[in-house]
Amino acid sequence: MASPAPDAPPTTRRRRRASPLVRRADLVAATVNCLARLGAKGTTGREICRQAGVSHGLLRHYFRNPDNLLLETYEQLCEDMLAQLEAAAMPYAAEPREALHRYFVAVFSDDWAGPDIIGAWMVFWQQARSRADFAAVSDSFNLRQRALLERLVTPLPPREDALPMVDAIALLSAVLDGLWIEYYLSDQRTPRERCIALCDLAARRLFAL
Amino acid sequence: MASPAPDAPPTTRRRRRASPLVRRADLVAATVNCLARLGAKGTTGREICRQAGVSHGLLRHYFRNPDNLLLETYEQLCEDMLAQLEAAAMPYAAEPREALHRYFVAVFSDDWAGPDIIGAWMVFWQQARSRADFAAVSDSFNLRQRALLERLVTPLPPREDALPMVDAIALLSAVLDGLWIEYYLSDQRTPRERCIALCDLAARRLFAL
DNA sequence: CTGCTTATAAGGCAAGCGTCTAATAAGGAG
DNA sequence: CTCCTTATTAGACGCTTGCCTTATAAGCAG
Repeated sequence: MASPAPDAPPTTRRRRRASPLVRRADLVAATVNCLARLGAKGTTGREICRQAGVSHGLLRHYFRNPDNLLLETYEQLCEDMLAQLEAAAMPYAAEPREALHRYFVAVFSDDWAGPDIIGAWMVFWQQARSRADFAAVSDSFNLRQRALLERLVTPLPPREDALPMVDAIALLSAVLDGLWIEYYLSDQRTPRERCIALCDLAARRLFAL
Repeated sequence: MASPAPDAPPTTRRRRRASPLVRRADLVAATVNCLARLGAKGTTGREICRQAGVSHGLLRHYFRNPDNLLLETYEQLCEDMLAQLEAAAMPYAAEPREALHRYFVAVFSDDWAGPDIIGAWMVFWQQARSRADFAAVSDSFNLRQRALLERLVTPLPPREDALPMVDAIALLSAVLDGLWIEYYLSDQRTPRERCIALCDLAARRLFAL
């Protein structure tokens, strides 16, 4: 047969195959994007597929349902974030003050404090309240994050005016979350540099650095 | 005509009128309830009306659309929360430490830290990112909340080891938000009493109380 | 080159949503 | 008591969603 006319309606389009791993990653990425752009309400299975440039049938081929994709996205994001935070801070583990600073910088980097990520995160938080599987991911993330922080400040010599470790970690963790949201709500009101400076300040006060 | 058979399908049900103010309040309350129970995705106009026990047509009679109702709910909630926090803390304004404590207790009371409220709040936060009207409400709330905190600690005598006021307020505000979320995610992991104790601790450290 | 596996697309279906319109009655004004 | 305003209900419409089923072709094994 002659090749079809240039823009004759082809029976199908975009049929290039991709390895399952790549496609799954594509869908996860598209999910994050959708969560950020459209919020929980706008993040439908069909919209995710649209964003990923695949037909809506494909989601079902890789995930049981849209909710399942959401959960996997959450897990993936937690894993990536923890890995990256650790990679940023651990090289300076010998110098707690510097290590914490690197940690803060990483937290407020575009990678993890971009409106995309935090927007997605808030949807996950909501899910965590009513769904056990999401709550489990949240718990695990929280535990590991605190453990990492604790490892960073452990080398500190005990000082009499320092707070009990658990309390200090809990408060620092709260400051991080609080400023994270503040930054999300308006990077004008509290710019990145100020968030990091405030974290440094809090760390100095809490650990008597 | 004879009265209709006991359970003959009445042409209509539940036609008792209510004053517009009451009905609006009903719908706002139902909205909060829905946000908490079903998240952003499940909070549809029809579901809100179902929850409020009115027909789905009524929403349109009082609000231009469901989104508008959501915004009004946000405004209402902000107003109520600020008023209640002020009422809780201001009577003790002469004693900053006690005033702050009362403030913290109020923040973590069932009224404002119940899963209902925080769940709703997170939906509002998400909206604030992409919609100017929600962002304006968020901004105003934030400003007024900080002003209130500042009024509470102003009577403190200046101490050399205290942080600059702006920094201290920003950090305390972050701690509150962070712990609020922490409490939302699991009141098991961080129970109310501990949240309040941590706030007190943070206040002591930040303001050198 | 041939044929099998399976990634991909596309369409159908029931359910739910938001919007709009029309019909009804509640409750105060006269 | 009657009438008029309007709070309230109910139904219709078009659209989108999630799920499922069927058809197609991409790319590897032989």
